[in-house]
Amino acid sequence: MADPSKLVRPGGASEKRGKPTLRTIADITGLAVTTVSRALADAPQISLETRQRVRQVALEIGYSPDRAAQRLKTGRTNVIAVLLAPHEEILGYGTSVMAGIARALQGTAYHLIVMPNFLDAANIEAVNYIIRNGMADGLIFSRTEPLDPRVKLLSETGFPFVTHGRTELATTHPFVDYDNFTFTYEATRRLIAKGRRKPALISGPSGFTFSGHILHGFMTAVREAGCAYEILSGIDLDSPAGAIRDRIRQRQAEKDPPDGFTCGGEVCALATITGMSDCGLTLGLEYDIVAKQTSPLLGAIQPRVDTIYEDLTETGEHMGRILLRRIGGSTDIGELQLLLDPELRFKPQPAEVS
Amino acid sequence: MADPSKLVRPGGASEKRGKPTLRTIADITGLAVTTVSRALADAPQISLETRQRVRQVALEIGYSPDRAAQRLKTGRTNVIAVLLAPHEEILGYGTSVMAGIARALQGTAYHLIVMPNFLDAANIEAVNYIIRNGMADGLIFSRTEPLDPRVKLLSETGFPFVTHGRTELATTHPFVDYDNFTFTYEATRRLIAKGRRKPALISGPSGFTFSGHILHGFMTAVREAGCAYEILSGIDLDSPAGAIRDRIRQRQAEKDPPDGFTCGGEVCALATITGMSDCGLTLGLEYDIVAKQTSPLLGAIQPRVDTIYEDLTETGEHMGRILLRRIGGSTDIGELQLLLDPELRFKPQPAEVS
DNA sequence: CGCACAATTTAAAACGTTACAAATCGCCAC
DNA sequence: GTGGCGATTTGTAACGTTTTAAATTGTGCG
Repeated sequence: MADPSKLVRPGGASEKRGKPTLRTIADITGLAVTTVSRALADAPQISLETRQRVRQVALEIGYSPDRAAQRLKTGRTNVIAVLLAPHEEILGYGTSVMAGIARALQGTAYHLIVMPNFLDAANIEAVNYIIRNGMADGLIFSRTEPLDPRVKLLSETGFPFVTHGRTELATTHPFVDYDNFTFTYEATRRLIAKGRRKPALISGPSGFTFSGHILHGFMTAVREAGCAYEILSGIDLDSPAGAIRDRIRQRQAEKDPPDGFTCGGEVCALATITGMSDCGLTLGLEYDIVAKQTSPLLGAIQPRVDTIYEDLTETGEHMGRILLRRIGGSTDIGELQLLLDPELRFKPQPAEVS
Repeated sequence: MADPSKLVRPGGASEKRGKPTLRTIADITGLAVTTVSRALADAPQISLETRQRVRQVALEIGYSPDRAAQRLKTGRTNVIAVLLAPHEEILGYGTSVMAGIARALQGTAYHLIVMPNFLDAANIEAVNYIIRNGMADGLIFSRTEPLDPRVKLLSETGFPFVTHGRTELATTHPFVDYDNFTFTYEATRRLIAKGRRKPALISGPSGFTFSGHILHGFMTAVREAGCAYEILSGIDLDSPAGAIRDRIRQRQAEKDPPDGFTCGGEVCALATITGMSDCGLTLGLEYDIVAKQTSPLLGAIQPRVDTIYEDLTETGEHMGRILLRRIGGSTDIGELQLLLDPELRFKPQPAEVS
């Protein structure tokens, strides 16, 4: 039994103010703060009965641990940081992925903080800052380069992270990636299967790993088929819609233009359609497009665009889960890497026009 | 001068490990921890010389204060929370706004945490949780209702917040809003000026304040002109693109269909064009659209859509700044509320087809 | 009866910071 | 010289938690 005289301590049960702390529970149950702490942690050395009683009281008074105090003591921040690149402002990439990450973090003690990248340069500075200042327990970012310096830095430091995208570094690291090789390979094969004789690729922005995959898939398909092909110069998937539209129009005015387009994004597909339309050409008649679909957007337009799906929210959820595993100490690379298959499906369509 | 014997303290200058703390600086300068703390806070009671020296040393060793310790001591979290609604996953609304908020927070001690709203119901639960657990110093959310319970709760509590959108509550509160009345008013007037005889409105989702403004602006314009009009039933701006497209098509098959559309969003405009196109009707010939533009998306399509601009990143930046002011103690409602004028401009166009 | 041992509980220290009150110093007036 | 004042600096305590080590019980056994 606790010495009754100890029940009256400064700042003890007498003060009703403020949110409940371990001490509040200690005062109520007559236990020591330490005991309460360990009881809530389900430490086996605390008797089952005590654990249950403490848990009960905690629930009743609506206790929740002070994050700052926990963080100060343990050094763990319970924070996951996401690096947001400028390109992600468009078309909901960022929000979809974040919603997925947040879903994975749901029910855990982790919060999601967003670090937008204002620097035009690689966001290696931001990464460095996060590591040095211990601002998070884990990091998520996208658009990896084959020899990504962020990945290098994080790997050397041993800081837990997951990338959206692969690298070509010797050291393996956790990632989630979409199989962009298969995407462009299948997309281009579909164009050829539709009878198109000269598929064109709007390539990925240079420097990123996925751009290589996109190119490789395209080249594999056209070489297998032995058909003519073209990689559209002067534009890429990051180009503004207007620029893509102009380039498409311009190319059609020259000789031997392509009659099929592999588009890695929705805005790109839309711009292509518009550019072709400027030239009086109709999708499905004079040319075809196979595009990647990451939002319901293309469902809105006519004529129907043939698409291959990528679920960005699911991607985010996988990244979140993998990061939690990594933070939890897992080094089993098998459960820390994930290559997602393109979902080969036609977009959901509204009722057909009869 | 410090007593030399005190220079050797447990955990003092002897340990080179870990990130620098106030104590590290204290050991180097020979000052007390307290002095260093206040020097960095630029307290006037500390001599200018000391302040400069401390600042210099802090810079050299790369000191940055421990957020957890500051938070524990002061009770301030240095965190701004953003409530992310499910609808914001599409078309970059969320990311644009967040990028703006982050820009406003740039250079301050504040971090941005994202709280996605998984509950289908109003996110009053999330708000309550944030207040009760002191998880942030301020809150930002969108899609206010006229009698928004979140606003009520936050106002009663005195918790700093800014909304994207107004309410009709008696108590004033900080907000940033886009003038949707003027948007639909001007948009609809433009339709009429183009010679359209029966403008139609795709209304906002019911229950939100901005939906009322949209309706009001539309009604004012058509009443002033004394023309026929229609509010399309069965769909709203949150409807999936396919549903809007179907509804448009269906409506055109009935008698006395509208020949102008006021569209509060880009996907909505796209779906409308597609639905009309299904019926063999061409934008600019048989009908017109005036749409709200929040991304470069509509720049990609043909024919040109007449748009009125809303800058969501700017909105976010204003919200961030206002929230900082509010947290700073400002109660001057004049600098805490902002109604943004619609920018009446045609979208930037690529080179014309000659 | 006393001692060892396991099972539980406890006190004290520490994480890095800031707030409060108190101490030190130089210097001038009396 | 002593007292006092302004200008600086300092020690101590505290925020709420976890960790380490130690104390307190109860129990069985020689």
